[in-house]
Amino acid sequence: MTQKARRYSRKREAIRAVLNGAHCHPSAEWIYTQLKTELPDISLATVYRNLGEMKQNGEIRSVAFFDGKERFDGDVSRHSHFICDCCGRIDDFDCVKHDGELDSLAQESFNGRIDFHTLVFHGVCHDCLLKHS
Amino acid sequence: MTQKARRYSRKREAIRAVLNGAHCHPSAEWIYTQLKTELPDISLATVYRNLGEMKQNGEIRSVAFFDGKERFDGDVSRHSHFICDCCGRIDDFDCVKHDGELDSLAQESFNGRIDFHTLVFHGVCHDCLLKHS
DNA sequence: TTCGTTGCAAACATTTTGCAGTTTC
DNA sequence: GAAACTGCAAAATGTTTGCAACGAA
Repeated sequence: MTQKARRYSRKREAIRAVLNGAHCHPSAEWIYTQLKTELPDISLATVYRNLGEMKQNGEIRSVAFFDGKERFDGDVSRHSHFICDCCGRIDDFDCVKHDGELDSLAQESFNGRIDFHTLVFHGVCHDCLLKHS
Repeated sequence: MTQKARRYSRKREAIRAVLNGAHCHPSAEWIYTQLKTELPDISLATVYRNLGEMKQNGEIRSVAFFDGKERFDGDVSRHSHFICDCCGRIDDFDCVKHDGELDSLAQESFNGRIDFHTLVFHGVCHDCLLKHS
């Protein structure tokens, strides 16, 4: 059960950079497409492998699934999201002050371990409301 | 864009019954397996089709994805969940009193439309903690 | 009789994996 | 040199769809 040593990898850092630079909470394929220009030899498998690993390590987080595609967030700090069930856009969405205490509050009455939580608001974004009215 | 009339369907009601009776927040395949004994001629496609439709109608809700499988909840009333990232069990988990006001609170400062939210706590359940310690 | 519903099998799409070659340390 | 990392292509898996038969109103 010893975890393997971690080595530097240019590809991994590029993936991380794209994810952190994006504010759209992208899918694996979106990241892959972005990287393809600067790193033409990158493979989609590498993106998947690294995202999976980083997620496991808690360095990134899975925000939601839309259209069967997993969407990621490089920002692991405490914040909520809004997802438009119409077009699939995902935005940071902070409206809750007490969000921060939730985990410790939940932990009090629970005999398992709470690691984190996700709070996702669903609805229809302004743009889609205009388009479909 | 007229929506189609809904007819009674024994299969649909059976799916609904299994989902409502289950407290494990099952996947499509789990429901299918349960039904297979009482309705040997049911097809997995039917389960998927009906779940998709019911979800669209807001009669049921998608709680989370685990192992690539979507997990459903027949209880649409306001409540949170805990998911064990180790074994995938999903439980109802209510610890938050102000949960109810969240949507209207979120709506105030937002020019889109908020329909509902999902609050999911992630961690490791008691059983898994014992097994892996 | 109309048209929603279904089973079946085929089609799809995303994600994972085996392997041989490459890179990091 | 050992072991992590990668590209490629193939495989695996969950989900969707076309179609002809079936069932409800």
